[in-house]
Amino acid sequence: MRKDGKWATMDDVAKRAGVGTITVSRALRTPDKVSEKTRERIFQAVDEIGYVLDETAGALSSKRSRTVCAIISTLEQSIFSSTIDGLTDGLSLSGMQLFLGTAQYNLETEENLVKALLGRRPDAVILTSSMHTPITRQRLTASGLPVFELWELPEDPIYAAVGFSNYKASFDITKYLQDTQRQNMAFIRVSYDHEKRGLSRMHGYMEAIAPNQAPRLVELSPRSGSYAADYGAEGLAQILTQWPDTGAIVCANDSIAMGVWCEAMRRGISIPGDIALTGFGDFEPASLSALGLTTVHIDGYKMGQITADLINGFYARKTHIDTATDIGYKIVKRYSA
Amino acid sequence: MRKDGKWATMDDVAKRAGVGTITVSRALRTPDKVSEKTRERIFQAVDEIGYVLDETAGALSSKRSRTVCAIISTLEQSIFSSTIDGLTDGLSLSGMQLFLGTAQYNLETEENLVKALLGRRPDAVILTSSMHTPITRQRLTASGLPVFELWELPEDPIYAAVGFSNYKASFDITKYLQDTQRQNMAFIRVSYDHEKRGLSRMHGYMEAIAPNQAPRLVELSPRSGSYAADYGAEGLAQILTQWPDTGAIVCANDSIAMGVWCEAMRRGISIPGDIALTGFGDFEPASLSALGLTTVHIDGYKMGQITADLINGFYARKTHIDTATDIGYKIVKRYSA
DNA sequence: AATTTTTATGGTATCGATGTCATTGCTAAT
DNA sequence: ATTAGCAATGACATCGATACCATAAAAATT
Repeated sequence: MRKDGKWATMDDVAKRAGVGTITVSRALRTPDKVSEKTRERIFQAVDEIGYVLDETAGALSSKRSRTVCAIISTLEQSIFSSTIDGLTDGLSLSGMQLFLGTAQYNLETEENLVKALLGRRPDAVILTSSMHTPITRQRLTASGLPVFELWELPEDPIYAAVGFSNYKASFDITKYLQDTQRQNMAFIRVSYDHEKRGLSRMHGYMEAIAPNQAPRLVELSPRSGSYAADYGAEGLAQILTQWPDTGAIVCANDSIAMGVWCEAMRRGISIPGDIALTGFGDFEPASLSALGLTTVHIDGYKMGQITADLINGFYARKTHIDTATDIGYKIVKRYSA
Repeated sequence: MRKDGKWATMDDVAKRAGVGTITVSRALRTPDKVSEKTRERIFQAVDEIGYVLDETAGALSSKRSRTVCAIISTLEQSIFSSTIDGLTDGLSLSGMQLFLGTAQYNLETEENLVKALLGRRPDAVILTSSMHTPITRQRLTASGLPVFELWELPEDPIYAAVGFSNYKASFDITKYLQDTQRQNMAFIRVSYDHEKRGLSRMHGYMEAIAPNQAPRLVELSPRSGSYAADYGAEGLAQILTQWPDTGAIVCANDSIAMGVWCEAMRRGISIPGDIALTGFGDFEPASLSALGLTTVHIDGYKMGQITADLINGFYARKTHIDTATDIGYKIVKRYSA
């Protein structure tokens, strides 16, 4: 800022350093295109004035906003937290910033949000869901922007996906349970309408259980005001009454598993003694010091970083981007199974 | 977008609707300043073309970016998730969007981030910490922007604060423990250098315990790679060896409490039978279905919403903003104490 | 009927940085 | 020695919307 209450401009810096405006721009954006002497003079002027480059103006003239929009379902359940952390860290490497919007697992909200955020003329768009309204898809496709769908690998990505196979991961952990000679496995999930991940995980479980055994599915409808753990507790209760001889429970996510775990404690059921338990996601409370939950570990931070790298690469080298990047997963064996 | 791969402009819409460019701007920004007939004609043209207003250009000419920058310590521990959710929801009411940056509890990162985000010419800045380098403070003050510090009520806010007294909340919950006739209370926290909240909570505990009793403080240094629960487990271990007759443990946050809770389970210590336990924050796993942790509930979502309202009000009516907004807290009594 | 006020609209300059093209001076190649 | 090539710098138009001022028409006031 300068004295009169307005932001300083590049012209102010240029005058003080005795150079042209454009040279200041170069010194800040592409320092090696300016001789060392001028560069230092400019930097000094910048510091003295306390100049901060105006990216809103830069965006307009360069048609690059150095901005990425991320639309995530919700931050609440902390699933996407580390992904966002990875994204912001990765993007900051190239001076890009993240616009954040939350769609609350609502397709209409997402539709409006996409429109609003497209107005920011982002250089890329990130979505943590693969289900969208036709209009949303159309708008995103028409924008010509690189669009990244995260946390799964949809068959028909809008542009590209960075994720992993929820199906295979769930299949694998169910198979692992089977290898520990567990009988009669059940599965719990909360059936959000617009969320494919839980469904994929359920299919993985169904494919993995012995073909001669009928799947034991508990699909709970989301209720507002309920925490994830509530569903776990409720799920266990249902399983216990419907199928008392259940020997293992596969949960669609860690929060549900935690609910099961705690409810089991209260009922005096031993985990893994009486019932083996697995989760999905490896959130913090699943750690050894806490629950010791056997689960599927997803490196959310890395997923964010990789996406950021792809975006950086896209603009730096205009390289082709794979439609699908599989970041894999890891079965983490702890105490619960 | 129009055919040649470029974004449509307001002029395109104006031509199609047979009006001046400025009228299109008015129809979109201040619809009631345009007659209903023209407005509808314009909206139709907008839909036909698929026009999306360019906010980067709007920001430059109006000097209002309709953007808010939030710098949070980290998303990882999910403490701030609901606050961010509340913020984005509240801001979307007035078409504002949120820029997100994560400072990883590092003051230098914060300093750079503030500079980078100031380049976006936000209309407000939000910080989830009250400790900053002198340069950060100076930059923010010089910017003349409304700056909001969240989750505490610092004595010398840069501009305004929206939060609650960590001290009083911790004092209250310790007093509550005392009322349940618990003897020999200990306190656990992780001592991050740049985090005042934990310290305030510790002071609250110290003030609340019986004056004739020496405080039993466990202050753990943060180690990279450790989860919050690890500190809880470690804290309990330390307390058990140092002060075996401890009857209650006050934790600086829920994650630590969870670590204590689980470690106690493993050691066969009954909670609350042998030791009463309290947390701070009321994160999801503290709920009744899960841990049933007695803790301090903070309405993070509301905190975000209120901040958004303050920002909206600031620009709508240029009203004065209180330097401190206390959103309070609530002691939630559950099973653990 | 004459006037003031209000409503609806448009023309033009402007916001602040950057793309494009031009210029200068110097080094390297022939 | 001459030309080509490159490095360093600058002038000017431009990006797309909005602020500001102006104007015409309609409504309200006297």
